[in-house]
Amino acid sequence: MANTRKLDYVILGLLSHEPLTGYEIKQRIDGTLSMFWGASFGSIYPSLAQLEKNDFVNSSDTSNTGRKKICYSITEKGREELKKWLKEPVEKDELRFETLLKLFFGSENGADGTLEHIERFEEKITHQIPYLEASVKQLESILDLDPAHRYYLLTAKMGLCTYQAFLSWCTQTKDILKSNQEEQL
Amino acid sequence: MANTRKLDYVILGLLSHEPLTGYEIKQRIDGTLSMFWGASFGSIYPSLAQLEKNDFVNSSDTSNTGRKKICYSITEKGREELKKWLKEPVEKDELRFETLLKLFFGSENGADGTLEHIERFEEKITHQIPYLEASVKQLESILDLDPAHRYYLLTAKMGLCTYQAFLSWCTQTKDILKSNQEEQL
DNA sequence: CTTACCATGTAAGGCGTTACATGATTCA
DNA sequence: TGAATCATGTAACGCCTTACATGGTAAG
Repeated sequence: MANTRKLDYVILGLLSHEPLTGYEIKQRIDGTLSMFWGASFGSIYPSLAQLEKNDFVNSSDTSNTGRKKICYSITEKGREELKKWLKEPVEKDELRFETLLKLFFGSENGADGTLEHIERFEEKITHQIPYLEASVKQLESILDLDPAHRYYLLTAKMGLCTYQAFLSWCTQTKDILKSNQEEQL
Repeated sequence: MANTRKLDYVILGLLSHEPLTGYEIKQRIDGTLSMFWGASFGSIYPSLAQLEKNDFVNSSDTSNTGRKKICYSITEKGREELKKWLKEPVEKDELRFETLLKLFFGSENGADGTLEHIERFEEKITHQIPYLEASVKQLESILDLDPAHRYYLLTAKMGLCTYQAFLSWCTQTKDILKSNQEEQL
């Protein structure tokens, strides 16, 4: 099949847990997966159509009273495809941080401007941490309800661990940049 | 200008420090920036052509004896464009970790398969750390040679800090997965 | 003499976003 | 009644990678 499009597997993965509509898939991606994956409606619906054509998912129209609603479920064939992919080695882990780009070229922007970027970054991270902590706690409390919860928990912990490292780096970096500023005075 | 293509700024940033050929730009990206940015020749050369058309860079043919070689320098206009962009707020910091995807859907793959992914991830990180450490040390030793070095150092430290956090998460996660395996026996 | 590296460039095609188009329902 | 949310889908367009095409140079 040589499928290089990861979104197909993201959707298959989400459907392996429960049937969902395209709209709900978007919500899951924006909620739980947002830390390490993203997708827009403009790619989700076409992917879903492709997946159905390949019999990896099937759809049932659950529209009620005029409101269009299509719920997708994973098929046996789809589950096999997902498992096959999960066994394959990871191809790419990518980190694209514009903040780091602006930091790297910081000498063209000065300590002040760079400091601002760090502070905005810190703010974003600080804002996310409570959600991750809540997620970890919640998952720990329902660990045995579903085997999947253990894996969700490991992922959430990775997020927390990473964000905490970012935060301590921010603190360090801010101090260094501030002392650089003072030298300049 | 509404330039959404970040690669243009990456190139401008690199050229703000020293004149480079397209080939050397690729080397810089693959070397120093690889942790948080990537680009292929197929995007670098067209970007360079565009940049020159906009008078953000100019080229000088430094071919010697038949070997084609074009060296690009940033113009004043290009430097202004770079500075303008550096002052703008960051639009997106993106992390796309297939490893986390495969971990998240781990219940479809089992503890064994998931453990393998973590181990491969750990290996990659472990392999990178000495390079980052060397980079940090080297930059610390030549800190005053160029104002840019201070910013390069901050970036390298971010890499180190992040990778160390990943590593400690790997250790934790492996233990949890292994104890999950034993429960299953 | 052949492999690896230096060096530039183009073409095809995939992936994905934004914007648009449409319409129902819920809540204040 | 108007805003927010639910819900699906398409079209235009941009970005990027891979593969291809071409040829020089250095080292073993």
